[in-house]
Amino acid sequence: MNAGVRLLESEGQGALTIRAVTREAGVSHGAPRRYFPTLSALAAAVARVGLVDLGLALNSAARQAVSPRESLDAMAHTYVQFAAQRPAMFALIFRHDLLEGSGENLRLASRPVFDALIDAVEAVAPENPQFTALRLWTSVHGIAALHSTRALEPITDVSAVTELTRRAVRDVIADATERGT
Amino acid sequence: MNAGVRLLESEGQGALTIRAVTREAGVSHGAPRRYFPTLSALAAAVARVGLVDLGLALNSAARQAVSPRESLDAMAHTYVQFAAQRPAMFALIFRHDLLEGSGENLRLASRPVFDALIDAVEAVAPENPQFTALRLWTSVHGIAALHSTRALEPITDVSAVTELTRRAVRDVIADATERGT
DNA sequence: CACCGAGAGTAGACAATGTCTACGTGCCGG
DNA sequence: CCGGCACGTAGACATTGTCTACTCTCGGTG
Repeated sequence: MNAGVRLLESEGQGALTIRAVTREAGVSHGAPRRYFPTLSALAAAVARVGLVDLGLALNSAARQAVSPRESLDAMAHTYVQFAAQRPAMFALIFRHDLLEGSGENLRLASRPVFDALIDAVEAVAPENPQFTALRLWTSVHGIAALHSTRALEPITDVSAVTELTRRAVRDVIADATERGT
Repeated sequence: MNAGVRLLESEGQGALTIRAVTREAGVSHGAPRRYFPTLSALAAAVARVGLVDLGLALNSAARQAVSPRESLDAMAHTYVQFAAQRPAMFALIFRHDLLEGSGENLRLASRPVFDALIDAVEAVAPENPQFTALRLWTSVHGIAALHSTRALEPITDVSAVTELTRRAVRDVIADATERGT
């Protein structure tokens, strides 16, 4: 398991193979079979670890902020930073087939993270916090996803990504509060 | 090539293998080697086709709109719809390793699409259109990416995605114009 | 007209991988 | 003591990406 995370982060998404993981862990290639019957299951388990990491990072960032409003900013920047620093893990978490296959587990693991976001949003914009949280998540996720694949590189630089994130949060919150009032 | 696109769309991302494509095309497994020396190269070529398709769809949507403002809305909805209807292709286009490997070609192919967006934005919010276009793209991309992987399903339904898209465009444009004035 | 050379496809080989199956092996409860 | 059982091992097999040697087939040149 830890071997899987290590491999994914050091060698990239394509290096996450059963046999490489078992080699790294020093066991035979059939060992994980009882726990993870298939490669998808193993990948989903690694993705779960990443999801927990992301949740912890978001929580930690939110707690260090002095106001709910700053919590949202901190969470957004942490999300983008996570995607930029661990692109393989970020991509794995949102991989299409994993969400379909053993999606239940991944969805359940992501639920508390999203709930924490809803709570933080509610403290700032009480009107329909779930929808506002969705708007925040999708906006920031777009920045994170495109930045993590370096798709933005030929167009802009890193500092603009920070500004992009800040503005995204500001706008969604601004719109939500002024409509709520 | 066409065989590659067919396979990707019908069987999913994992089915895009050299040998499956050559079987589909009725040639031997070594045939594509001269044009696409590696699997990544073949995948990048398929992704290029998808990128062209996306560009055409966006252009067509923009042209059918009666005003620049409606063009932006139409492009956004088309983008989200493309991701939802062809999730494997959408994911392939933005795949991490492809952008790194033969990224030059993919980046060059995506450039005119983004330039068209900048033009459309400029007609609505002349102030710093590139930054506004970036904000639009990232916001809508987040919705498209999460929706295409069905990550939003347990939280919301399809109609909310449309509303999400509409609001995202409205807000970015509203903010850009009121700041520009 | 004969030839030959380059572009294009074929076929076999090889290592690596996912998955299946049969087989050890040590440990704990009765 | 010993029998089952959780856990790991090892071999096999089909499939895949990639490499290499080889055919084939025209179009231009002597």
